[in-house]
Amino acid sequence: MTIPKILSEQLTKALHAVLGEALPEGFTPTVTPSQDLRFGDYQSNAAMMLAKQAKMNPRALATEVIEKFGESEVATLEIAGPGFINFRVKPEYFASRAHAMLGDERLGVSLVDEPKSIVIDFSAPNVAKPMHVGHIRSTIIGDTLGRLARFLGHKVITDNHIGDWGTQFGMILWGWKNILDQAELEKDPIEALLSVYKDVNTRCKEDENLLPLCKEELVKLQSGDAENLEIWQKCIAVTKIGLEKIYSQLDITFDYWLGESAYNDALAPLVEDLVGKGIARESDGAICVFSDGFHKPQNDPFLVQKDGEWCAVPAIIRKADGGFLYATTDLATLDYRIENFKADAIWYVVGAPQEKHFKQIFDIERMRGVTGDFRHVAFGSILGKDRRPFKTRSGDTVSLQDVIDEAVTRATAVVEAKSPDMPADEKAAVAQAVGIGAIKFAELSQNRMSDYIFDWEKMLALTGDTAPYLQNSYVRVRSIFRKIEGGFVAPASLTLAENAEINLARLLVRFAEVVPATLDDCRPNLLAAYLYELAKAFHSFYEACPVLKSEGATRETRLALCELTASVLKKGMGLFGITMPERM
RNA sequence: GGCCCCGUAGUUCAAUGGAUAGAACGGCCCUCUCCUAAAGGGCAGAUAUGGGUUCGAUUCCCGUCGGGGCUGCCA
Repeated sequence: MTIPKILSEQLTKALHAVLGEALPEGFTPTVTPSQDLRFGDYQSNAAMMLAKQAKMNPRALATEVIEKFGESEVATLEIAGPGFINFRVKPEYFASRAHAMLGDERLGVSLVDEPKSIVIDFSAPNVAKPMHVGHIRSTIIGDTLGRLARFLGHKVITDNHIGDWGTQFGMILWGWKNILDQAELEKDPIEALLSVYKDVNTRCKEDENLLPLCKEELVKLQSGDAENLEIWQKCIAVTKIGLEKIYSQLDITFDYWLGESAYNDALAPLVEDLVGKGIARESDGAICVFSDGFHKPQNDPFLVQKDGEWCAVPAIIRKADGGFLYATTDLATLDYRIENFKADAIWYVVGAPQEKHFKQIFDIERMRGVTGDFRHVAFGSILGKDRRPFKTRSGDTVSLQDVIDEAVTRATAVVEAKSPDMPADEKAAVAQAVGIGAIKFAELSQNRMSDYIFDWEKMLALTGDTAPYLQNSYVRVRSIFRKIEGGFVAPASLTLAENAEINLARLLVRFAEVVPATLDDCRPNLLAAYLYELAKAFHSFYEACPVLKSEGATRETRLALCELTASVLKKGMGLFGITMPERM
């Protein structure tokens, strides 16, 4: 049990002793880490919340509560300000909690009480288009959520729902047959496909006769034309090879790659079913789902106000020409995941602009009586310095591969400068860990809902609040352990004396609180901020408290703190998919 | 027009309704005969605006100004 939980339970008893029946049923006082150490380690505002209805002065109530709370092995209590109850955790208690983490692979983090089957839908690039910088967020956040959920004991299914059946294939098929350079295709398939796609795209804008020809190719594909199917499969194959290369550099894997095409046969029956149940109906030739009036108009994803009137904005599930859409595929995918993966939860790591789409999808599931923990884990946009969607000077999007290459190149230069004597293969591995780590950590330390401005210098920075800063604390620990004989041996107990030691122990113990909180809100930046704080505390400790030169119990304690810091940093960064090198 | 998100230091970002709003980069000072200076210590610097709710508001509510997104047959 985490420290805030223990304190909250003890506090509840004290509150009950003071207030008796006046304590509201089910009231659980919140105990949160104090922002400022002058106010202790944890604090509660329960007295201030309860004072009014108990008709008591908050400070008087807090005083009585503290009296009833009595002696605790965990912390000493004091009243402060308008009625805060501050908890100052006893160093011996931090020491015993930290000591308990020493042999514990989970480092104090409990498994969840009720494990769920969670499908995480993320990354999802389109076929025949290389991933660009915009895919960073979904890919990295989604991967992290999967790792977090698994660590906490959930069954996780990661699914890359690639765009392998979209209308872009009309253009690609026409381009393949008419303008594709075969030599180019063999040299760099993805580049070749992309340039074909871009070429046809511009031609379509110039020549209005072209688009119908592309659509014809698409219809042929969708009705099972052998030649087009073969081209389509080749496109998917080469795209996958290119994608796998990036995923492997990022150390990201998927349990499934069920693209849009996998649900092709389910679409027509799904639409029929929805029509049969009266949820969908024909409108202007299309099949649509309209509002069923369940929500207030302001909250209804199927309504929008125009000129003072609430107008219908249906989800179209079949076009007038008989074609199916995004919403149709998503509904079919959801069905499949519930049926085949027994999913209790489906989390979509997709940009914020699609919020309405998911509200509609989830609402249609409600109409069908399908329930589950369906979440749109939304994130903000990546913008350029002009606050417009991020593009290069020539107007192209920046490819993810270029960002990765640049990151590794920069890291290589620093490794070369800092550790010229390191073997070449280790240099390469360190540069990879540092460069990729920098990208991931830059992404994950951001609040996911905020738009952010893409900046090479910031994303690839190697000093400050960055992955290499954390990697460096780990490296410093490892260097210490290389210098002692026989490696680390856990002592019988820890004795915390210096402020730097106590502070480090305080943070180490908090790992158990931070990891579950990070998954609860799907907010990796909480864990990132914690890990940075921990690394910072370690660097301060490292400067203030010599380890190898100390002796006896002091040395044992300091070595244990080093060991725990390394373990927590490695585990925590591992949850981000970031590698910790032994040297750098 | 309506709905959603956003506006915090020179810049880029933090902050479950809590106390003196945290960092990083940049700027200015220190610290390597000491376990990796990819580090540590210090200085200067910010909640767009007007109301409201509250013991307490960057956070919640209403208005104004400014930016972005969405708003029936793309994904």
